[in-house]
Amino acid sequence: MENRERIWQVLHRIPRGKAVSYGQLAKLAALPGYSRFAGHVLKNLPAGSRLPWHRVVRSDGRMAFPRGSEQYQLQRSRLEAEGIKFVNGKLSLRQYGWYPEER
DNA sequence: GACATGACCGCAC
DNA sequence: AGTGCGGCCATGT
Repeated sequence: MENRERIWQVLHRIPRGKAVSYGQLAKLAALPGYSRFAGHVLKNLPAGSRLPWHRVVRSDGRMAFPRGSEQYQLQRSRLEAEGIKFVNGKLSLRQYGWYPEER
């Protein structure tokens, strides 16, 4: 199967209220080091796909989009709607991170 | 094939 | 705490 499909699969099973970094997403898809590629995949998701792309943020807890942009607002509102709180424009992956193999 | 470009990451300053 | 740099992988020119 193609690498992008592996990304889609993992993305699809990220629970509500949880989030992962691009690097984690790639790693969970058995593609360590493919963080940059993960971003590429999210950028070109099939039109109309129902995948929770908003649950993916950068490793430092900030979002990939510039503050104030449309996408930024959309992603943030969706995350907050799931109970995720932002502090100084960033969320705590330590608190909301999804790590299936741990805990 | 050589560069440039990204929804990135980690670590060094 | 912010910035820079090298490394990373697929795509586009």
